[in-house]
Amino acid sequence: MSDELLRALDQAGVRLTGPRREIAALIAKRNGHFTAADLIADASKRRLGVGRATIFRLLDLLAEQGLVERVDLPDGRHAYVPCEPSHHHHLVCVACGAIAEVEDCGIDAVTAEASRRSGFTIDSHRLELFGRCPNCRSAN
Amino acid sequence: MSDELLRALDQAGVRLTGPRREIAALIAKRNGHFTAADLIADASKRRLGVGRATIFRLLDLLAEQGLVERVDLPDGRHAYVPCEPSHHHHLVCVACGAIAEVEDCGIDAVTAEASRRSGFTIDSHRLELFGRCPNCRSAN
DNA sequence: GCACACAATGAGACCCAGTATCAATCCCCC
DNA sequence: GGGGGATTGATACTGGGTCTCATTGTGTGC
Repeated sequence: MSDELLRALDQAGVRLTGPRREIAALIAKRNGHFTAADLIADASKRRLGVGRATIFRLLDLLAEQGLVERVDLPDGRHAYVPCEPSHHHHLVCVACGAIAEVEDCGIDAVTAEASRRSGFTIDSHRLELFGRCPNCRSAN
Repeated sequence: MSDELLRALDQAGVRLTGPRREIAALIAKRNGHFTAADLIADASKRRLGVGRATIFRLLDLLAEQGLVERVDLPDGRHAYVPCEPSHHHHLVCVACGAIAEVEDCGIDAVTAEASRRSGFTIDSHRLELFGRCPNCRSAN
């Protein structure tokens, strides 16, 4: 579960402290996206005694390593999703919060076209897709 | 300059009050993106006496009318860009902040492909492209 | 196995963007 | 010109996130 996260952190030369293990476990226990506030609530509910700052710090670390990514929900809030370090994009289920990853599926052509039309060079992009996952679709 | 914004607001049945005219002028005077904080600073620098709340309220109104759009910069900050009401995406110059709009250029194919692979239905998406505008590219 | 240098921690103060409240004011329609 | 409802600004508040700093814990070299 959380082993994967921990292993990746270890390999990146990050110290594996108690609080970090606990937070990693909380993250692993969630599926789909979560907010920093979710983790903070989880932690306090279980009286883990980890501070807010520690949670934000770990999230930063994980984001740096590409193990977690920040997505901006349609309502403007921020959430994090655990994910593979390779480049990809996220599908977010607006009903239940489930996340799917999609590898590049033709976006390069889009950026190339946009670049051609505008004269900009494009360094990076952000693509987020919002909809309903198969479960929520059939449940409705 | 700001006439366009004001005209559009007027047509939407929004009252054209003094503060709104002034804020519209501030927006028109900027080119490229700006943050709410920028406008607030502008307003206070010129001692316009418009309150923070009024600025946020007008931005909401403009966003509702599609005259302005919120983009999330790569560093996580929020900015607004004045734009046409039709659906489109933004190219943001990370050097000078200039903005270009690109109409749909193949993104539908991407969302369709992502939908096919994941089983999600896709309601909406967000695409932002970051790079350098022609000016900044040659200036470097 | 131990000690040590230094990274990491948690508590709390702090900051900033954005929102809510509410009495006073201003627009627009008649 | 008058009236009613929308708008305004001051201010308090909220919530996410950062900073500080004394204390604690970790991995490394021995």
